[in-house]
Amino acid sequence: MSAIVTAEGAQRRDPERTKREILEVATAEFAASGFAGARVDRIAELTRTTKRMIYYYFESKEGLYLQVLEKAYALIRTVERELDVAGLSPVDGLRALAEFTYDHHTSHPDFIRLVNIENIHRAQHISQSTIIHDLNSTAIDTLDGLLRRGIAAGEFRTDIDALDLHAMISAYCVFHVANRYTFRTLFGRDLLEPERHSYYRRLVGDMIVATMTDLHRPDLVPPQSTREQQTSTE
Amino acid sequence: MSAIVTAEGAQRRDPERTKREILEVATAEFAASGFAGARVDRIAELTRTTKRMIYYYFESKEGLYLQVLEKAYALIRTVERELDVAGLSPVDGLRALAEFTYDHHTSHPDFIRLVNIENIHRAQHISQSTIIHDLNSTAIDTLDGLLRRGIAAGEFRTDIDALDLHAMISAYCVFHVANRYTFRTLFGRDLLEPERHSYYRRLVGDMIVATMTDLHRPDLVPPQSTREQQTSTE
DNA sequence: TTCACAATGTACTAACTAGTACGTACTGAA
DNA sequence: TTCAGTACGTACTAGTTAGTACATTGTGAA
Repeated sequence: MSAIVTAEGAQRRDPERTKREILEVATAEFAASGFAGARVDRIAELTRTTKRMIYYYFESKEGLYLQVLEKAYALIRTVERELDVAGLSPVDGLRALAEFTYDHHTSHPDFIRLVNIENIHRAQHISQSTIIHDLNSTAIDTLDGLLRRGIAAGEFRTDIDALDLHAMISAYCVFHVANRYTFRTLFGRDLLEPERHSYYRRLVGDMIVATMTDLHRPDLVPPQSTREQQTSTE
Repeated sequence: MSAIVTAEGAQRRDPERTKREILEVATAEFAASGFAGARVDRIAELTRTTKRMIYYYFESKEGLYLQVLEKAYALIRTVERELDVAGLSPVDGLRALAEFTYDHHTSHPDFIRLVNIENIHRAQHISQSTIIHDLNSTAIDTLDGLLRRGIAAGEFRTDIDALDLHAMISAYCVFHVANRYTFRTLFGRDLLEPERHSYYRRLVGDMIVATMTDLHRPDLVPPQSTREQQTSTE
């Protein structure tokens, strides 16, 4: 065992903590300023250690950014597993999943910002990542299960699949976090105002359930893509 | 009148064209790389003129970026006025507006990217702009009119206002453009694939109409915000 | 035709910023 | 107690980048 803490309580050496601290500070910095706007010196300043260590552990600014993204995605996937809809009806489960996603996204704005930043860069960094691709989404599997049950019960539309449904839910939740600032500036309404939180959360549930249970119109023709790539679990 | 074209067809002087060309190139550059990632030298290179003229007409990189934003928003507001729903029923008008917005957003990806970039910067630039705030949205007025007619006819829910409805529509449309890259990387589906366009367009219409005409559940309590700012037309 | 001024080009600079050379000290194993 | 290797700090650099000093030319009005 290493003697990390001295008599005065000051740390000597602790590589794990150093790495973790750099990642935490870097997450905030990249989320706040984007990749090009982020400053390696600023990250170093907010750490107990120096810039030298960033390059020692992460090779480059880009390497650091990639690990920030990977850690952020891994965290999200972990949280997704917390939701259990097995005991709920398809309609209630769908609502629970949508509202859970809303709570989750609104309480992790830095993650949403990082995803936005990565989209500005056309996902060039995460497409290089080996681990993010393997990190398959629990949310899709959960949605898929709910969808099958709801369709079997004759309660759901049959022409929307789990991926497009996921896009609908994400769209609503991401927008509230990501476009908060321009929306407020243009329209004078803060989409993340605490007083509105429960209202917006129920609204996304209403929206998704109303859409999926609306059986009165002719089905859409679900597109059959030739180029679509299958994910690794299928 | 100025003699702009010489015998060989080469331009001599044309301040308006110079300004316009800088703005066009700058729009693409900022949309592609963000504010910090954009390079003034690169913008100058793609222009017939030199970097000197950028500073001559726009003062600074920030000044240029602000005018890019202002011009982009002005263009959007112009396009919004093209839609006329006066002759349509509330339900049909609402669907038309949602699907129009989808077409519009998917055909102006640079604008969506600029808005995203501005949100990364917490809208700090457009909040300084004097003209963007005055540029009130036609979309909101159109939505408000449809909402009143639909509510009067007993066809619409009464607990969702024009601004929140606009947020729902925008969310869906913006997400497809803005999050295209990470979505494709993570799930293998391209949200802007041409074969899927008509499907996704009708889906946003279905979603909005289904949500607004779903009268079977108890109303939400519309939040009464004390801090909300009124826009200038009210 | 003249002239004041707007428009433009060239060449430069100060400051910043990612990244590194080099040296030291801590640590655990033998 | 020694020692090899990991962890760390200081001080530096090469290249980039926003911004400018200065000179020049085109242009429309008088």
